[in-house]
Amino acid sequence: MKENKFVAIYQDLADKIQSHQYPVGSLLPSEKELSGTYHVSRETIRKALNLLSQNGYIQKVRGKGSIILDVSRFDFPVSGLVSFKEIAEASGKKWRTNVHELVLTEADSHIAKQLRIPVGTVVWKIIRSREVDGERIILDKDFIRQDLIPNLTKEICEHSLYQYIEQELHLIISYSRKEMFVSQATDEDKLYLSMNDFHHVVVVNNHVFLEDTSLFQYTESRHRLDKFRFVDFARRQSVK
Amino acid sequence: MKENKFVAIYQDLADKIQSHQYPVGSLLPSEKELSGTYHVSRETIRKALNLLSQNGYIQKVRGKGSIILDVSRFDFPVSGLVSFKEIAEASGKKWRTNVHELVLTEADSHIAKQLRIPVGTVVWKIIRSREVDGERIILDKDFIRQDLIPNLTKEICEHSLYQYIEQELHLIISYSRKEMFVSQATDEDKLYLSMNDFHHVVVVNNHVFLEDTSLFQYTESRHRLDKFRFVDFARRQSVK
DNA sequence: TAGTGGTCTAGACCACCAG
DNA sequence: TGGTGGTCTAGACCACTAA
Repeated sequence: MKENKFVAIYQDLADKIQSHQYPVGSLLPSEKELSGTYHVSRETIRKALNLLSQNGYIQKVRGKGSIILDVSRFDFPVSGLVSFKEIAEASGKKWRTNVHELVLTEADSHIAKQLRIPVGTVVWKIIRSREVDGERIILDKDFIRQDLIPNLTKEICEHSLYQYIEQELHLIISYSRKEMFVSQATDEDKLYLSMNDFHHVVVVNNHVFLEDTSLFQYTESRHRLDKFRFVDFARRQSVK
Repeated sequence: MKENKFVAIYQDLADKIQSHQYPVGSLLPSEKELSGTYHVSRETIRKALNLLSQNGYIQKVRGKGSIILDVSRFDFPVSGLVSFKEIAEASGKKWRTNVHELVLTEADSHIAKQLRIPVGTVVWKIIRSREVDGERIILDKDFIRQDLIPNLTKEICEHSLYQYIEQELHLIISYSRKEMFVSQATDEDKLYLSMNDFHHVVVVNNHVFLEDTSLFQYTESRHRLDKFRFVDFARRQSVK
């Protein structure tokens, strides 16, 4: 019972929408009515509804009500800040991570710039390939600040880095910035990936920040062209 | 003075952060202090701060305060629901839209499914190429419900479709869902794009919804590999 | 006109962080 | 311990929608 009221209400309503207790296209009960049902103030209901709206469950229309959206259309929210493990398990496919390299190394000028640390600082360098249904389709090169994450093992990198950081170290991963583009495949790509006949890879560069805004991880993720897929759900900013 | 208080405060604070009146890494005044300065309640300040947080200006830390982030790092927010015109003008490059086709046509099964309308319904079909610095790098195939957008001209498609829809028709574009992947280049791509030696394109399929949740536009956007770039700023979901 | 969501208020209690 | 942000309340007024 430690959970926030508005989160609990959000989850309750989200479940009801997903199980079609509220049909697609119909209206949610009004905020006033919901505040009665859940015995909370209207502002608390509004927080729950904002979560539903942000996550694509409802569309709020002034003067009318909250329309139930077809959430089944938005199958896999690959977008956002989600670990490979979380995506892979949600997809239901067989997956596996191979750790090719896990070393402490001195940051060169490129890595130092990306992690915003002095050149020569000791950082973790991890090279992993991601296997889905028996094919190596992603090559991840991670650089992690050793002062923030002192100890790493092959097991942690194979299993789930984020789970270790959040559940063992109790650090809070807060936000990230991804940049995507297409690049020529390198010899390294051909070494670690099942490249077949492809000459390009999709590169996803990712900066990941902790709650105190420190930049702790920089990842260069190289995806085989034919297996790359990214989904983005966006609301139009009226502001600014 | 019609503007909401919290939006006005958001913009004021965002300006001050961008002009470094609040240095990167320092703390914003406390919510209590700000509510005094702006003569509003604390909840109103909190709405403004939430906007700042969502847009990457600050990071809120409980018990501590709101840390100013380095917003200049997030140069081009190409992510989200933004029209080509808005992106192109923000980049400062010379751009141009060529309208190759603008016709009313009956939806085939593919388009009918994408727009969730019956097969045979009359829809707008628009084929446009986007030129940046003299090269045709994007091919846009738009399908638009004619019952929602009755009149379209070549000029509107060349200039800005979204501006017409929002400012002339007073419809509110609300949210979209993008899906990205890489595909073989077609003959059509080679006809309309300056393809040079590339054999693949990045495809961005986009469903765009109005405020009343009607799906009014489906776009297949085909980007030349070497010119594709996408930036995504994401906060980690603690919820769910 | 009645009902809806959008904004705003003044106050309360809590968990967390730093000195 | 004092200050911070996170949650929650009960009420108010407004703009918008639909009948």
